[in-house]
Amino acid sequence: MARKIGSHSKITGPRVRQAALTLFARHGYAAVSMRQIASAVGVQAGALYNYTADKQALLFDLMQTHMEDLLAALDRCPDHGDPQMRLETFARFHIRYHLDCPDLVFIAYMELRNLTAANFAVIEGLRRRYELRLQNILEAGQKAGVFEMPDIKVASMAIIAMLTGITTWYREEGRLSRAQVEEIYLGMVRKAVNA
Amino acid sequence: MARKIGSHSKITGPRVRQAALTLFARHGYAAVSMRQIASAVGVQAGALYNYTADKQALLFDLMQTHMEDLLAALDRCPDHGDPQMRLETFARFHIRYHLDCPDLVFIAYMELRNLTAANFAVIEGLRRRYELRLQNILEAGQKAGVFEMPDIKVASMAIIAMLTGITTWYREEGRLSRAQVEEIYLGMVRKAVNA
DNA sequence: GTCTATACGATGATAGAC
DNA sequence: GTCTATCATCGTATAGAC
Repeated sequence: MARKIGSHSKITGPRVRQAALTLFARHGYAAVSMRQIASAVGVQAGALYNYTADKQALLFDLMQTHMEDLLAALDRCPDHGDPQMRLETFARFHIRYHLDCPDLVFIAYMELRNLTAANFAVIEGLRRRYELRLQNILEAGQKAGVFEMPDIKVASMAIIAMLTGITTWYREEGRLSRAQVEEIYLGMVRKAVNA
Repeated sequence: MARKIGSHSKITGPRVRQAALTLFARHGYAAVSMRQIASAVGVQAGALYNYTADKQALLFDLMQTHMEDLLAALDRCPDHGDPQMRLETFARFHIRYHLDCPDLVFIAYMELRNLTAANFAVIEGLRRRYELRLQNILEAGQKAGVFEMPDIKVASMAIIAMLTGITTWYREEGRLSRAQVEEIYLGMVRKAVNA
């Protein structure tokens, strides 16, 4: 079990982020100590500072990377032009992406208040951009006469809250499969905008 | 400014809980110290332990009282028998109650992981009872043929998530009044179950 | 790059004076 | 019922050996 000498930064760096992710999601940012993270990685607390400026940067990196990945993945989805198809694509994407990385989603939502003001502004901006993607779809559908809703912004927030809520109760071993859940929620999304 | 001699427990007790509520909601349970709470109340940290066994009990009391008040208030709503009316009553109640005490709602949702296992079980039980109230309404409506949905439990979770989500964006000084928001969401709830 | 050692303040909680 | 004083522990972060 002799420890290799030399550079481990390519390996240890990601492991630090992974350990922080898991621990932050489980216990919350403020409740997790650098010593705990170090212990999960198998190094001493001091060694962590080779990979992050401080604890705050660790949290911010996780959240920023997550939000940017989310936006990039959404933009990689095919755009069929038809608002109804675009809404379906958005809903399916949102559900799948959120079920795929529940820890990141959880942190991105729960730990906003533990960000510094400057970091918070960055994450909030990314979140706005994501919400705007859905609002654009709803607007296009309303103009085309295929959606009908009293308020686009409210509808977008309601849809996102509804879909994201899946992560609070869905269990992989549960009664329903992902595909089933996806269909049920897609139906509710369609009905919400009278599609 | 002479401090009154004698019992202040009737006054200080609630002030301790109020300070804890505000601070926990703003910064999170783990990030708030007993000294901060004491400072907000205007006493020394040691004095807090006349009103709570420890920090955990402070959190648990807030959450338990909130959930029990929520259930009791819901049960005080009139029951018109008709499932459509019952659903409307539930939705309006949920929106109003949650907008009335956003701090308690926020804590009850965000601080679940900071509860001990035993305390968590109690709160989780109360939450289940609340969700069951909505499920009962949906079931009655489905049996009466006035609601139609693929899955009652999923529909209940989706509706609750959607409604609770209002607290994340609603601002008293914002573009929409409470009444407007209530009507918009009520419409979406009805459509979600084909009422 | 990781270790040990350490700085130094903050933490939850208690004891005893008043 | 509140204070002051205190305990033991833990917090983040750094310095220097290897």
